[in-house]
Amino acid sequence: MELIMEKEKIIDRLMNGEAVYQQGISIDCVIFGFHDRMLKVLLNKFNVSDKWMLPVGLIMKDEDIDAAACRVLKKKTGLDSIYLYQFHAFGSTVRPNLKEHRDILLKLGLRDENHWIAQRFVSIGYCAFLEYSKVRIRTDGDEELRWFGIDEIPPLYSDHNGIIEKALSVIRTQIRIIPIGYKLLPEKFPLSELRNIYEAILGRELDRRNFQRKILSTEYVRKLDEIYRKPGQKPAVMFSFVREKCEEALKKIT
Amino acid sequence: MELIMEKEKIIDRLMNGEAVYQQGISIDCVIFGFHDRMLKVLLNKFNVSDKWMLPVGLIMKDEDIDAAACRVLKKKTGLDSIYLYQFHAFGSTVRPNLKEHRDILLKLGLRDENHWIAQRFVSIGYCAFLEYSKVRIRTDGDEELRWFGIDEIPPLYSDHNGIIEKALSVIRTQIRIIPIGYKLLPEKFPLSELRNIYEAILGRELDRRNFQRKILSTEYVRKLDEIYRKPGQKPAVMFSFVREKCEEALKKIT
DNA sequence: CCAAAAGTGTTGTTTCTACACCCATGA
DNA sequence: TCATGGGTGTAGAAACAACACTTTTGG
Repeated sequence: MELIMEKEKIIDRLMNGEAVYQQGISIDCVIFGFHDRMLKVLLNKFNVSDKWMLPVGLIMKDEDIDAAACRVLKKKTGLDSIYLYQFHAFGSTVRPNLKEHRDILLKLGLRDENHWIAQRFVSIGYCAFLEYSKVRIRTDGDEELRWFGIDEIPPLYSDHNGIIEKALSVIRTQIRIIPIGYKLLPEKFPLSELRNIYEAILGRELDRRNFQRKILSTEYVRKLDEIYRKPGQKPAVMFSFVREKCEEALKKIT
Repeated sequence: MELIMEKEKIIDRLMNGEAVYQQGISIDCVIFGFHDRMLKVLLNKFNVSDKWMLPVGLIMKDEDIDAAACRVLKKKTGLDSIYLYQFHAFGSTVRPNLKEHRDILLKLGLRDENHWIAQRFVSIGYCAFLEYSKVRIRTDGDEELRWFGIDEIPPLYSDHNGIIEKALSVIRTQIRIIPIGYKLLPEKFPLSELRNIYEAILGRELDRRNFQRKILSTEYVRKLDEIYRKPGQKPAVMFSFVREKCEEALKKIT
């Protein structure tokens, strides 16, 4: 929950965090990207842990939780996203996997089991959609960030696997309402890419023609004049999202 | 957020709560009932406040948040409900309306602005559906509980009006997926009652015949042999929910 | 010439919506 | 007898699913 900070600052913040951060609550971000025909999730690993985890963050005492989620996102990816969506709060008492958690703290030299950071946390799950190519992966010494295909996610810290599952399940139920894919793709894209995203989220193939008809019947996507070329394939026309319509739709669900 | 307890215990719990309760988080319950053709919400008022509010509760340090929501529900209504659904977390920093909040604490004699209970809270919104007639309204001296029609809700404490709006909006998007009305109606009911619930939630009238066709095409409701009689009307057949199907559906969304 | 993926249209099925007439009851 | 609401069925519109053949390209 709390291993968000660069290690040089970790100890310091842990010691002073009680005054700065809302206690007992964290933000867990499920950050989606799309690359190479695969829907991917950005995961985080600290050297002090042997497990990957979702990028997480704390909430400052005077900070809105949505703003905190934005801040975490920005910190991890360098990007802002208006497509940041709170999907569930997790608060099982077994969830923080306290032993696992405390082991990490021990490695950091924190032996106080009553330390605020060693207590149970409630976490609030956000999902975000980002353009893969714009994310600059940062790999300084003590922390690693890496994209994982949603079918290739290893066992994660605490209940983070379940949190990703829940995010996907919420997105699946919303896929008919909101412009999924907006913010996940570059400005211009061939429709097959968008279809691939839908297929990845729904976990099944979609009919090319029916998909196109349906997407164009919404006002979220429009056809461009440009042509997309890929070796060994017939050139395809490009499409782009209609920003105003998409953002309007996103506002409604926030 | 915190005025959940009977007054005789309030001060005591406020003083000792730091050890018992998860700090900075509360549960807000939007409890729906149906009576007299109206969808209603159960609201709470403490004598120390002049505003109505949602029933709220705190989370104990070793308690799951879902369990905490159950506990609040049970305490306020005497009922358990499996139809208790977490719909959103609220964490704007302006939301607790700190001044309003502190005024109440002042009336209780708490002048310490740094007291844990006087800080910003994040609250987790749950909605519950209960059978109106089974709820025993409790009105001991210091607290009042009353049903309000969803069109007759007064300005509430903090952002509680917005929380109710959000609950309704989430339910509206789910109304096609889950068996709304289950747990809101008695064992046996004429279909018009269920239709009234849908109409109240959606805010528009529904065609009687189309509604019946659609409901019966799900497996959530079945026709009974019994007859419902109401003065001045043609007798109607009764229906009942198919418990297994409903609970199965509810599990999926939890 | 082959593999890969794009372009294009139709048809049957299902689902949704709108709508009208008669009936049983208690006042 | 009247007002209230229940019982019942159909027809047109819209949305959805299934489906095949041809084209362009690079290797």
